[in-house]
Amino acid sequence: MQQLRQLPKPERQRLIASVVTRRRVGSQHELQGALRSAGCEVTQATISRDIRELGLEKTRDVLGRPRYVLPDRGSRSDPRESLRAVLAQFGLRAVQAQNIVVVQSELGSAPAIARALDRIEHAKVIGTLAGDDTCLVITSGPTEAKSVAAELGAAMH
Amino acid sequence: MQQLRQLPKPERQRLIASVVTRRRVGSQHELQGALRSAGCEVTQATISRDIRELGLEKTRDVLGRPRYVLPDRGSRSDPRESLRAVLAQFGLRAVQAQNIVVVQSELGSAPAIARALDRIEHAKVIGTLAGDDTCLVITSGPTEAKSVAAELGAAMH
DNA sequence: ATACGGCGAGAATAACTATTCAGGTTTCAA
DNA sequence: TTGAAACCTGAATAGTTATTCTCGCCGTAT
Repeated sequence: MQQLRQLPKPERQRLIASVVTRRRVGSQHELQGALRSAGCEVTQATISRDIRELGLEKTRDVLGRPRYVLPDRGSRSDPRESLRAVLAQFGLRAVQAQNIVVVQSELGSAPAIARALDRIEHAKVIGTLAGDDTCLVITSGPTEAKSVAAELGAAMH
Repeated sequence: MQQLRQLPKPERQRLIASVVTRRRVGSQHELQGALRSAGCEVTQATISRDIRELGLEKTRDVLGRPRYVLPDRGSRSDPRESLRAVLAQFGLRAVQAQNIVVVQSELGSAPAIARALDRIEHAKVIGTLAGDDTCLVITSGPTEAKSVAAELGAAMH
C-alpha cells in the first residue's frame, strides 16, 4: 500500500482534536470531510481508530444532534482519581502477603490497575506486575504492604 | 400490531437507567438482553429511542470498552447554565427594539433558546416566541429589554 | 544486503445504531 | 359513539462505526 506523503499520525490527531472543539462534528464521515478540506485525506477506518485513541466521546448537543467531544479534563487527568475509578469498577479484593499485595480484579482489568498504580508513584510501592485478573504490588516490607492493601481495599467499596 | 401487556414506557426507561448505572452495558443488544431477563421484551429500535430520550451517552470505561452512562447531572440541571450553553453554542446576536429583544441564532436553535429562557423565569422577561433562527423576547419596557439584550449578548461570544 | 517485526493505513466487511414505515392504542372533542 | 390526532411500537432498512485482513514502510539484527 502506498504511504506516500501523509500527515503524520500525531499531527492528524491534533488536527482532529482541534476541529472537534471548534465546531460540531456529528459523524466520522463529516469529520473526514473536514480533514480533507484541511488537506488530510484518510479513510473512515483511520478516523475511527483516531477517535478511539483520542478518547473522544459521542454525545449530543443542546438540540439533540450528535457531536463528538473531547473527554472531560476534570478527573481523568488526576492519577489518584483514575486509580480510585478502576478499583471501584473492577477491584475485587487486595490481600497482603509479606512485602507484596495481591490485587484480584475482574478479568482483563489488572493491567489497567497496574498502570494506574504506576502513574501515581506511590511512595510505598516499588513496582507492579499484572496478569489478566491479578495485579501484584511490590512494596519494601510487610508494614508498607499492609498499609497499601488497606488503602487499595478501601477504594473498592 | 399487538401491544398486549407491556411494561409502560416510563417504567421501562427507569429500568434502563437503573440497569445502566448498576453495570456496564456496551451495546443496545446487550441492554435488550438485560431487559429481557428483567421480564421486559422490546426491540432494539425501542431501546434506541429510549436511550435518546434518556439522554444516555456512550463513552468507554477504564479499559476502553464501550459503556452507556447517564449524563452528568451537574450542569444540565441548572437552567441558567443550560441557557448559557445554548447561547454560547448557537447565539449570534441579541438586539433590543422597544420592549423586545431579537435574538438571532443558528438555524433551528431558536426554540431551544426560547425553552431555556422560559425555564429560567427571568424577572424581566414576560414571554418568548421562537421561529427557526430567531427568538423574540418580550419584556415590560425598553429599559428591561436593553438590560436583557446585554445579558444575553454577553453569554454568546 | 536480507530477513524479521512492528506499526500504520486502506479496503472490505461485520457490528451496531437510528430512522422510516405501517399498524395498533389511547385520548379527546364533537 | 365516532372520528381524528397523538403516541407507541416492531419490522425492515438505512446509516454509522468498529474490526479484520492485508500490505507497505521503516527499524534493527543477522
